[in-house]
Amino acid sequence: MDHMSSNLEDYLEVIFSLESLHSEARAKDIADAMGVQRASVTNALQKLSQRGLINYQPYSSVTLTPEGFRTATRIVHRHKVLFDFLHTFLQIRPEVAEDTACKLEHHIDDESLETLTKFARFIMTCPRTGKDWLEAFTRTCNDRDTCTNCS
Amino acid sequence: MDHMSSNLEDYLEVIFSLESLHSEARAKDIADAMGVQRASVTNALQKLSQRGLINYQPYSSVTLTPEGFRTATRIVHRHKVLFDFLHTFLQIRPEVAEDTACKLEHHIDDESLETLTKFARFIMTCPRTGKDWLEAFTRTCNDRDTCTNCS
DNA sequence: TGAAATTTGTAGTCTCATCTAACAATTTTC
DNA sequence: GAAAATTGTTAGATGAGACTACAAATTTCA
Repeated sequence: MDHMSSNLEDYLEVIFSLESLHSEARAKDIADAMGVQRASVTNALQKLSQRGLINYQPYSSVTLTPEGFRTATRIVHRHKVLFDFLHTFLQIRPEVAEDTACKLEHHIDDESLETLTKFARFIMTCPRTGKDWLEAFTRTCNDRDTCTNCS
Repeated sequence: MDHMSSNLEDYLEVIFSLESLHSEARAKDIADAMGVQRASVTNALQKLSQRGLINYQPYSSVTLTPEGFRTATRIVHRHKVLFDFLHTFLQIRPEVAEDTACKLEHHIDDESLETLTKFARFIMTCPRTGKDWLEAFTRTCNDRDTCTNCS
């Protein structure tokens, strides 16, 4: 009963985001953001409420509990790390990176996520990798598949 | 009706693997490999058969159709790229990397996967990144969080 | 050969997440 | 402040995917 489905994680993330933007999350907006019917939202809100992650009174807007806030923050963090890696490092178009981060965030383990962060920091920080390594990588991607940066 | 669920992808992958090992996949072995009941396997086999991905006669063992083989190969490739990145680059323990690759493989987009391959090749090939960058990265991960490799 | 053991398939049920349709409550508008 | 529009809820259906329990087919081997 303690495991969060990918689906509920998505709902929580959307609520977090709406609450940040408008300081409240209305069911209609959640439905729009998720691209589902309002009835599905009601269903999800009941489940999140049962788990003590949101404050939910029918006919009033939703807010996160402290516990819900912690959980949401964790998910958003995973999303951000993945998005940054895909977009900034791999230079995937932002819409695609956004979309993929949104899916991967539910499945990557903590150890890999943590290491991904360290990896990014290492590559960006250590002079040994060359300070314009990113540019070099881009050239490699675009021009040909073999490295010609060091000629 | 043309979209493959993560679940069916997993079944196909297991069949591919069993067929490679024993030149046939029996329902029992699929169930064991997937950690599910046989009834679930029967169900999945019927669906895969409907899609023309496997040759399936009740009470005889399963083989991949050419189409099924192509699909399975694609999934296995995704798995391998992700596993290699997690294990060889990020140095995640093999069991964890295996497990995570198995989940991510269903959700990463083609562009990101392709770029991940190029990225790995680039980093490993280009001297500019330093030929023992991996060792340096390991040190950074283990010792401290800031780069001290270039002192 | 034929009974026991093993393997496979079927039926029925459960949970999750979605949908539509009908209804109820709340806001907006005039 | 009542009619209209918006928003939220309930009820019932569907489709995956899993389970248990039972039935059928196939193998094994005495």
